[in-house]
Amino acid sequence: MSRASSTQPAPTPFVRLFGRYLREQGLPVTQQREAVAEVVFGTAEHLSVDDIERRLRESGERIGKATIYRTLDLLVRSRLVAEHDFGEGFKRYEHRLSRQPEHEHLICLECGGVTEFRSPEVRVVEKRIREEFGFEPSRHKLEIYGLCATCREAGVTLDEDGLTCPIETI
Amino acid sequence: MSRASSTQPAPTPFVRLFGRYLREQGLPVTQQREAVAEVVFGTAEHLSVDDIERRLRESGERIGKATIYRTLDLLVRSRLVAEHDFGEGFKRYEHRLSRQPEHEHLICLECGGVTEFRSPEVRVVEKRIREEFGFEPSRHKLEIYGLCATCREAGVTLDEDGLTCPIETI
DNA sequence: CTCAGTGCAAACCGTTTGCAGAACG
DNA sequence: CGTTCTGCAAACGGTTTGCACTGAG
Repeated sequence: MSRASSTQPAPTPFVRLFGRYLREQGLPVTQQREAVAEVVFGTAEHLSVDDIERRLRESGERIGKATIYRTLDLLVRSRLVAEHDFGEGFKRYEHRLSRQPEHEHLICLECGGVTEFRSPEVRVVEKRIREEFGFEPSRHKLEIYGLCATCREAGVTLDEDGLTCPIETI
Repeated sequence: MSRASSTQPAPTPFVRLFGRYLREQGLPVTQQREAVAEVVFGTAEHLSVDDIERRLRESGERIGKATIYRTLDLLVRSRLVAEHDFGEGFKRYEHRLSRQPEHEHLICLECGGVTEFRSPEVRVVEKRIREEFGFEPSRHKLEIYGLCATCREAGVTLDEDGLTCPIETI
């Protein structure tokens, strides 16, 4: 199947960056890899593999799950895409070419929605960790779980279930 | 097998707290549940299910994995134990009755070692998140991945592999 | 006796892998 | 044309579940 008859005429800029990475590594730039990249770079959402498969199918592409996983592996390795595990039992993928290069995540325990926010404080913490523990930070993860404004306004509350008496109210 | 002939004569204080939780919930306090709790409360380490199974076997207890999983579920629900996923492909469990009630984790990418540290900054971040996004924080996760002092001194370095040119140069 | 817990093994499910055939360079 | 990729299906591995059996009250 030739490029000319494809539904995607030309790779978008971000996809072209991925193509460059592949060439740098001596790897073939295939139609499937571009299609997967196109989907991931085409949204600001945090997509699961099923999400990606669905969107590919919707745009007429029929690409196997194995290929999607293998392409995501390359995208993560290229550092153009970040892999997240929000404890849902599967991973989510987010491209890193947004306006917020480094950000943290708020995850709503009710609706599963993910919001991004910046936290310059982490820098300070990393600096302290380096000095205090001799630990050399490479990457980090700051996730805050709770109730988003929408769910809270809808009257949702989180029911606790632990020991009735506070263990250590610290 | 009666309690009297067991290697663990009487439940330790932490295990007794778990017993109290079970009673509160109207659930039986069984020998297996106490044995699993004993292992988890008996260390400051972050244990995997295999670790727990191994330690139980070493002390003569033969408890099925299913029971361990089911007991850990209860321990987590009681809020006496915290569940962690450091991206190793399995979960780890840590009891929350140490001297550091709330702490974050440093994870060494080389040796897998986990160090705990406190970060009061998170409180500040949560406060800001509440005000700015209307998001009600419930729990959080701050993990810093990198190289621990030991591995760094042993000459280990982390090799990067991304695009050769900095990404932000879009 | 009754009811929940336990242990085994099978099921689950997201992810990985092996391999024959198709594409890339 | 050789090498790598793709797609399918089977394998994998941590976790969960179904079910007959055991044990506590």
